[in-house]
Amino acid sequence: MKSDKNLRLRFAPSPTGYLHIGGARTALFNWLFARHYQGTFILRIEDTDQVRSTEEAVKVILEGLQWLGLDWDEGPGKGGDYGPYFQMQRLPLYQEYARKLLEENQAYYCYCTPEELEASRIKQKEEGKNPQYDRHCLYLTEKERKRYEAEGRRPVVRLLVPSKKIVFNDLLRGEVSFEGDLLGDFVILKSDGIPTYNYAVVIDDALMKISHVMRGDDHISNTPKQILIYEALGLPLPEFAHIPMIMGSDHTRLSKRHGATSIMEYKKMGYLPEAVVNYIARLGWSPGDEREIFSQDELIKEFSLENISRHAAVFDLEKLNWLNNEYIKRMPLNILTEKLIPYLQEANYLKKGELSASSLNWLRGIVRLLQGRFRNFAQFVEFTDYFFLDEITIDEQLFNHIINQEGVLETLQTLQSALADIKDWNEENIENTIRKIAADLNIKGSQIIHPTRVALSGKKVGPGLFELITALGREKTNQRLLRIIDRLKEIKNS
RNA sequence: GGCGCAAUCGAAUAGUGGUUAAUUCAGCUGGCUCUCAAUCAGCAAACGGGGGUUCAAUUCCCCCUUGCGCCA
Repeated sequence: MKSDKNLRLRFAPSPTGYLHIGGARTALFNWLFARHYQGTFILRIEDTDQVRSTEEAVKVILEGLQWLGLDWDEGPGKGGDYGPYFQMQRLPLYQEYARKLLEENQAYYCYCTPEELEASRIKQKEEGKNPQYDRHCLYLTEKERKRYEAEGRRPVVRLLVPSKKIVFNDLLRGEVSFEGDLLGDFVILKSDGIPTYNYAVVIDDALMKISHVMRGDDHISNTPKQILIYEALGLPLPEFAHIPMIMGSDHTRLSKRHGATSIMEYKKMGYLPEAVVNYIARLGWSPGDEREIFSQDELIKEFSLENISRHAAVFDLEKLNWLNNEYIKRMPLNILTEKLIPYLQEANYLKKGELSASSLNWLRGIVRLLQGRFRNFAQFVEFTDYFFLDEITIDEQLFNHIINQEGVLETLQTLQSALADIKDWNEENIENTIRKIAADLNIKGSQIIHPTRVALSGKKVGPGLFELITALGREKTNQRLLRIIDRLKEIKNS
């Protein structure tokens, strides 16, 4: 693995909501690239949207990154030599560089009101032109400026955009070019002294010595503006790499309509962070061969820009499910059990606090029966409720279809008394007992197994019945059988 | 509307100037089995369209289309 310790990558989210799948993937790619070359991974919070930014969102984003295992070398909670790492704490910096641009006449104050701007825009449209700022304020006299100030107008700062072609090299796409003429003199500093996105990002990336700007390809169109700012400031350009976005199944931008989009929702549903990382890494990137499963170390080792695809990818929950199941299957039983406990506690199936050795042992037995049969922890909780609940409910349809059938009452009665006679409650004895009943009654094993499974678990699918009964225990088995037998008797007599 | 980016099975990706265009997920069929899952064996499934360049294009170039994005 090559090493370049001067490489500095960053992830710069806006704390206006949770960490979503797309952001997480951008963070992951930056992180992988930094780690691959033993560079530095920086986290910067772009909180200049004062209306939408919240403390809570910052917290949630940090949590999301931590959960995924994406640690940062500089940033919130870490410090670093290039801070502060919150944009709102960097306001003087943006203002200082804006002053410099103003002095050099590379930028100018603009006093136009939104109404005036809109009027100009409409006029240009009518003339069949592409509307852009008309430079009304570029050549303001001192007198005019004073008059605007006296009116109480607070100016914005606009960059004086040169008329030229802007070309940059994208590491993934090659040469990309834009006409500077089309940009217009865009605003870099708003009237309240807050920088615009394109301006702040350049100041920060430059001052933080970011070597590679890797971000979603929705930023390609912002890049020429940023390049103009770098050039006006005389700052060196970073490398750019625009990675493809992640779309929903209908090829539109990922949103709530597509299901869970927040990383933390995946935690809540009981996906393993290593599976999520593996999945999103593989979304838009491939190792060049046919491997699908990668540990974080392998990802770091294998990751390279050349193998990132250029077209948008569609998020596919089914494949994540498969991967998560693969990770679950490979996980040692005791670790899997440990991880499941909080989910069972959350559902009130287990008491909070330490488990006794015997109940931990019992729980492990249950996990062993289900390992590989569920795709996320929420599903485990759902699939195993009958082990934890005192009373189960059986769906009406299931009851009628599987239990309320000819001969089942007699079968279950026989089973109930035979099981009650078992001395050693173990799988072998239980299986022998049930097989014998089937033989005695001259029915197929399935004819006794299916109704019994529903009677005991309320479900028609699950682990093998003999194992299920063993784990469920003598008492609950007996109670549930008696209850069903009563119910069937009532139906018979009515 | 202007500008930009993209285009291989339903999804994610391999791949090549001449190939039976591959793998994984999902789907389907069958084996195993008390169900489900797992697993095994099989099946189906793609180079968006049109022009070039070339002996030969899915691959290189151009246009169109479509999708997505940024700005308005």
